[in-house]
Amino acid sequence: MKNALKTNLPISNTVFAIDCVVFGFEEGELKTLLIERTEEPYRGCWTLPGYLVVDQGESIDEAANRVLCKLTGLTNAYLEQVYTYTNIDRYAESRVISVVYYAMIRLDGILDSQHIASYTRNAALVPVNELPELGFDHASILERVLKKVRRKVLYYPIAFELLPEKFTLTQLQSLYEAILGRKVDKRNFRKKIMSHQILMDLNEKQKDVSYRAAKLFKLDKKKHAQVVEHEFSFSEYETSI
Amino acid sequence: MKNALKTNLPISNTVFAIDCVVFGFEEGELKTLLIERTEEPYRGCWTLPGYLVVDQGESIDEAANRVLCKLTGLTNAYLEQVYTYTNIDRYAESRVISVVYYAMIRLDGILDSQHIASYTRNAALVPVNELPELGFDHASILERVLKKVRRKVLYYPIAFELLPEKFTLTQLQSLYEAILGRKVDKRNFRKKIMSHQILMDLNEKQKDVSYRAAKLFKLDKKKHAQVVEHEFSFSEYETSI
DNA sequence: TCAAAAGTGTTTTACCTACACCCATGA
DNA sequence: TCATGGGTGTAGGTAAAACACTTTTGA
Repeated sequence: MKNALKTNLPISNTVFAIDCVVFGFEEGELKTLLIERTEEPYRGCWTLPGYLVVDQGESIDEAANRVLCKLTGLTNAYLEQVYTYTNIDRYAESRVISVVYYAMIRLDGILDSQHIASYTRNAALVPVNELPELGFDHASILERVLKKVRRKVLYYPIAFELLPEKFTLTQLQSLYEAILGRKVDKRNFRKKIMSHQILMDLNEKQKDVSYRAAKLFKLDKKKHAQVVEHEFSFSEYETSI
Repeated sequence: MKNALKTNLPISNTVFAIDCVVFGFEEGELKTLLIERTEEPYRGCWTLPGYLVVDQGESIDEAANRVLCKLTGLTNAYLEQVYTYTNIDRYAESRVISVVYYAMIRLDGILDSQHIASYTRNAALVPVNELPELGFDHASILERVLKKVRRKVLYYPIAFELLPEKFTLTQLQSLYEAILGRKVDKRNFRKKIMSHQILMDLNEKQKDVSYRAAKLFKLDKKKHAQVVEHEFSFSEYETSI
């Protein structure tokens, strides 16, 4: 019973933490970074990576970036705050207030599962469809974050943050399918994506594939910025009601 | 310069606060509760209501409810957490971390502007289109909350939280117009709303109006619960991409 | 020549949009 | 009888959905 150890300390003794849901896309699957605990409580369980925030004068956003860097070595990944959990009794010694972020990281030739796993102790990138049982209330945290991301990819181009700089339309579609958890029609998907005009045709093709090579695209940064600025509909109507 | 007084205390000396954006709908306008400051800094400026969280063992959600009750006397209003601000130097003595909530309150015959204004010192319900200059970073907080609410009313039935239990379709439309900041077509609006089948026809009419009385509706709680459960599209396509 | 994935159009359907008049009521 | 808001339907356009075959390439 995880509430058994709760102590009602004054809130000024409360400890801050960052919990970070780190998403990556690999082998056609949406994966998230989990840490295997080596201490009680929940020893042997997997949890989201979380760190206490103790630095002087560090804002929570800075702390989240520091945590992400510690986990992955990345300093420029997409990072967004989602929610602040206050009912978590993570440690017996004091109440912990967790600010939850999610990060989107690019897994490519340079950074991949094995790299991540070796970078942080007891870490693994686990497909979100094959999650083990999670410690603390991390299952519900992850559920909330997934819900948010699944909605957001429909109107905001955050999915691209998971792809390498150059990608094919099939890879992009496969990513959307992994995030949304359902198949989408290839022709309709391509029409829709191309209609937004945020992709730049690189006039390059895949190499080292044993089938017809696909064209490579990259995000058109300028167009992308306009989309972000106006937050116009990426795939849903905005004009209703 | 509001950063001038910043002190880099260890984060364990950080103070928690709740900032609460309280929305109400009155006279065809979306209004929000503001407090006029009587102390430096920002003396004479208006700000969002905010309170320190100091109670032992109180979660932030409970604290937000307590704050709302203190402000309005309401205990069951719709309340949702939006964002946690960490860069606010509200007080000189220590860093303040603000968890921002928004609340939707029902202004009707019982509770109205004057009631609210008399309930809390120096408080006023101000139309969001006629905001005074706000102290601290409250203008940007309010902007974020408004953006969130404007998006959310399109797919989630939160707007109803601002109406009295019985309402007319014109009142509902007027509310949507106030929130979205634009006019909508009466016939299209009615078709759309009725198609969701979350309204219950009360077979009652307005009284005390000097024109043709409109039918009264209320939210169908059962249908509403289904909408909330499945979060199906209230007005936008969900099926794209 | 085969396997594997790339790439491409059309038709149907559903929804959104624009638009204007008559009705009921109380003053 | 008039002023005020209540209430209603249709047609046209646009976007989504459904659907299958040909092309390219390397093995």
